[in-house]
Amino acid sequence: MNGMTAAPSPFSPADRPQLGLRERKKIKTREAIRTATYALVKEQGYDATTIEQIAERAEVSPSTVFRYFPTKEDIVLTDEFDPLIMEELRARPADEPWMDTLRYVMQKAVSLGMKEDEEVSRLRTHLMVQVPAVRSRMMESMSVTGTMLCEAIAERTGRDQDSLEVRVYAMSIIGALMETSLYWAENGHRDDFKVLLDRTLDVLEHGLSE
Amino acid sequence: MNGMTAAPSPFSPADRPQLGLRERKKIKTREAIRTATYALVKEQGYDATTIEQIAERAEVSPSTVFRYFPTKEDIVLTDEFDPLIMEELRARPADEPWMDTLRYVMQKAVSLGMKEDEEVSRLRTHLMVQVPAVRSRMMESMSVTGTMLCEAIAERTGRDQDSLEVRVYAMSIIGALMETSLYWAENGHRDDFKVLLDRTLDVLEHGLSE
DNA sequence: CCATCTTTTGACAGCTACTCTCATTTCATG
DNA sequence: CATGAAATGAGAGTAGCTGTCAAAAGATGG
Repeated sequence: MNGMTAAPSPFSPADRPQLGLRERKKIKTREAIRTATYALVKEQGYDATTIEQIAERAEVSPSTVFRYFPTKEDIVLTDEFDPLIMEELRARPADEPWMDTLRYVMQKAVSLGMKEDEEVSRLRTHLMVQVPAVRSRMMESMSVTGTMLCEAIAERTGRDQDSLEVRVYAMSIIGALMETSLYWAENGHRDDFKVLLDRTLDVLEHGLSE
Repeated sequence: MNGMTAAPSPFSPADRPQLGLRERKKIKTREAIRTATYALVKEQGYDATTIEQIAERAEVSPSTVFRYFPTKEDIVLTDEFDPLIMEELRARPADEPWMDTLRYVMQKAVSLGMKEDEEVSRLRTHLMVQVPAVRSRMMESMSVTGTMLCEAIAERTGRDQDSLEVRVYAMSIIGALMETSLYWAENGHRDDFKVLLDRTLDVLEHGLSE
């Protein structure tokens, strides 16, 4: 009816024939819901898009939409980079200066996120700026990333991952990255995100004292 | 019926007889709604407390509740410290080291917030930990504080307040403060918040380098 | 003190995100 | 193909939130 199910993706179900039909269908449904949502949001805006519409276009029932995503914001936002980032962090040599590690891993995470679908990245950050609910949800998920960062930092520095110091340090990084995304989106995605990221890490490293 | 309207507050309407009856009633209603909410939340928890219950106890209609607070979370969270903080920031001598200024102002803001009502501070931070919606809303309001911080930093350093560097720096501070509150609440408010604040500012100043 | 104008309020209807339950369908397995 | 498990859809229900409109309460001028 709408060709949505043929939407290409780096992880299309066809790539994993080892999975049962059930699993493959689930992945397909998930993708259909997300694709439908992106399309509708681009057409009408986030608030004007209802779950019912999404369900209709994705050719599932509204119940199913909620079975796949806990909230409407999650449909737009959910990604699964955290484990990947964690893996990269661990893969870096232990004697590498921490800031270099951070720089490297963040750059890599960004290029990964962009590759998946540049346009989606833009839509996401755009929504972050425009829709308070989405921004909030984004911050939520960032704080999850934060606890993960704590873990990595603790491993590297031998500190307690639950110590105030580690947690504060991690969250200041998260806050900084968050703001960088907002800045990028607010300025119409004109800048090269990687350059912004570099500047951000400079501030984190040396403070504002240029 | 419940003595709510007699709730003491540093800014009770009786203190400002210069205001018309209309204005005084508005302030009273606002306080009644908030007090009713705090009480109900303490009794039943946040989620179990409905707007209808709040309205009933505050002796207003549900419509009125929404006229005073845009969302349920706002009833619990809204405070008006930002302008005060801003004022304090400006009042510090321009040649004082920035970190000293920050330290002083934050300490002052905290003691101000505590004085108003220590128990409310605890309930608030407790809800921040327990209720995702409240935490999100809190982060939202923190980002407002963030743009205010940008202004102050820009004034002090002569930089552009919309520059990436200033915004990133401000948000890293906000993130850090946020996490400090969470830490405090998660650990059952056992620590002295001022001490935590000092440790946080140390991390911001010197990084994690012990 | 009364009449008039304005602000505030309450009642009500309506929308939508989200939850829960249960019967039906769809896939997996021996 | 039969049996069991998982996924789905339908429907009812809750609650946050919006908007409208008429009634009530405070402000104002004569």
